Amino acid sequence: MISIGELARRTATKIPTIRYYEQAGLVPAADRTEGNQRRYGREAVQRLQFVRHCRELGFSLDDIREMILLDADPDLPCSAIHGIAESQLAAVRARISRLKSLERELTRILALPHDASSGQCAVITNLV
Amino acid sequence: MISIGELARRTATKIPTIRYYEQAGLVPAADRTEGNQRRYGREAVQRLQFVRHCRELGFSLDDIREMILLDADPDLPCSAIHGIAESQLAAVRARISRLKSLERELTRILALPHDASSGQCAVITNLV
DNA sequence: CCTTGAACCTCTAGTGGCTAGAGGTTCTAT
DNA sequence: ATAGAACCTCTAGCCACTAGAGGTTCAAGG
Repeated sequence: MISIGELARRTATKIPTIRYYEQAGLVPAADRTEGNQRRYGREAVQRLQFVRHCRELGFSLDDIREMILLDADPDLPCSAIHGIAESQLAAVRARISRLKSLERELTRILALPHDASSGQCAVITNLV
Repeated sequence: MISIGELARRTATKIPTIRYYEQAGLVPAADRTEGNQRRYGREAVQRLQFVRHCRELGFSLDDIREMILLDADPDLPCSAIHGIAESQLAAVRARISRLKSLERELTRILALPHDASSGQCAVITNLV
C-alpha cells in the first residue's frame, strides 16, 4: 500500500491530478487510513498508468471512461474499443494535416522579404 | 455601419465570441446606437478577420494582442513580430512531430490481431 | 403610427483538464 | 514528544469560448 505521493512519483502524475481523476471516476476511490489519507495497491498503479498513457495519446477523459467500462464487461465487444481507437486515429490525422497547412503558411510568411520602405511588417500585412 | 450579427456573418465568427474579444481587448469597443446596440465600420471587419486568421494559425490571444500593439507602433521592430511568428512555427512543428508518433502508435495497436482466445481486447492490453 | 418578431443587450455559469493556494490534519523519524 | 514533511478538503483560476435566462431595441409591414 503506497501513499498518493508515491503513486504520483511512480506514474509521473501530479497529486491534484490523481485526486481529480478519482473525483471524475477514472480511477476507483482509494482505500483510506484511519487518518483519512489515501492508500493505493498494485492495481491502482496500473490503472493510472493506463489513463495517463491514453491521455498522452490524446484520448479524452470521456473516451477513457468508456474504454474502462467496455473493458470491464468481458462479454462485450472489443469492436467498440476498436472504434474509439479508430476515431481517435482519424482525429490525430486530421490534426496533423491541419497543422501542416499552418506550417506551410507560417513558413511562407516568414520567408517574405522585409519591406523597409513601407515601414509595414510583412508578417502583419500577410496575416490580414 | 453594420450590426454585430452582420459582422458575425461576414467573419464567420459567433456573436458571443465577438463580444468576448471586445471585452478581452482584441477588438476596440464598438460604437453604439441610441438603444445601446453595437455598430461596426469597415475597419472592424478587417481587425476581426486578422484576429480570426491568427487564431486559425494557432496564435494565442496574448500573442495576437502583442502583435496588434507592436503593429500600432510604427517605429517598432518588425523583428519582434517575426519572433512571435517564429516561435509559433516552432510550436506547430513540435505538435506535428508529437502527433506523428501518436499516429504511429495508434496504427500499430490497431493492426494487432484480435486474440479471441484470451477474450481480452488487444487495444486495451496494449495501452496499459 | 403601431405592432410584431427578429435581433440585440447584459449577466451568469458551464465546458475540459487540470493547477494553485488557503487553512488545517496526519504521518513518520528522531 | 515533537518537528516538519506529507497529506486532507475546498475554492478559485486558467484558456477560449459557448449557452442560456431574462429583458430591450430595431426594422418592416399593415
